[in-house]
Amino acid sequence: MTYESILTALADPTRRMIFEDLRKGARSVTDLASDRPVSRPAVSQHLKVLSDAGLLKVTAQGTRRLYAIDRDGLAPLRSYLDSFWEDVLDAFASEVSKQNEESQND
Amino acid sequence: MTYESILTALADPTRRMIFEDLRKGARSVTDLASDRPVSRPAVSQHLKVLSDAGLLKVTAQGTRRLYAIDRDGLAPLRSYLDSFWEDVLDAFASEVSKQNEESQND
DNA sequence: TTGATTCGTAAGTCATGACTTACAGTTAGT
DNA sequence: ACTAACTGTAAGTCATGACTTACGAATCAA
Repeated sequence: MTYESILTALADPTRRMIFEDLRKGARSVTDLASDRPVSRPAVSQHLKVLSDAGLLKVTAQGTRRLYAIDRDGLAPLRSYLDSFWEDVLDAFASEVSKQNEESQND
Repeated sequence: MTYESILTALADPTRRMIFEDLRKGARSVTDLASDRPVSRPAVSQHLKVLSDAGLLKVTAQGTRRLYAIDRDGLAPLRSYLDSFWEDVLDAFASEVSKQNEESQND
């Protein structure tokens, strides 16, 4: 939900691999674990972190659980980056105006 | 430089606080450490991580070093998010077309 | 019901990294 | 040259979290 949890979720390399595997479409836990050199419970724990961050959506299918990327999951992080961009521009503008005042006092 | 290093850099709470403090403008190491409940060396180490990730630019000023946000630093992470958005859309489109094929076979 | 899959979680191990103190280097002022 | 102020780094401690194995729950087929 928050950009903090998204950053924490995507900071781990293994979690990023899993997340990027889901680019191609929904997959099950065992399926995801078969590719990587980690155990199935490890994948399950990573999926929980990604889900809690709002990055995944789950659909039960018999005994299997299909995990897929939630299209709106990355939105909070994107907004965070955007807000930063604006603040930096503001700081830059105030710096310019300050230098203008200083040059006037010469 | 890479989105991986940016994610790692921004994942730590203390590092995020430091980074967000720099929104208002450039500050020195001692200045940044005076606000937070961490030692000055800790801040210095965090600044190194942020700098290595390309998020900061440094300007020497006497014995002091002024750290400021690099405006282009977040660009790789932004591109990463954008590429993800496109991939998810592609997967969604292929899923739609697959369902169309299945409905045709009914 | 029994067995086979698939999955989540509890418990425990171990490595990573965030923090501290101590030390060394650099610059400005007297 | 000496002192003071500011900083970076080395070394060591400690907590967090990523991983394992073991176990229990849920679903489907026989």
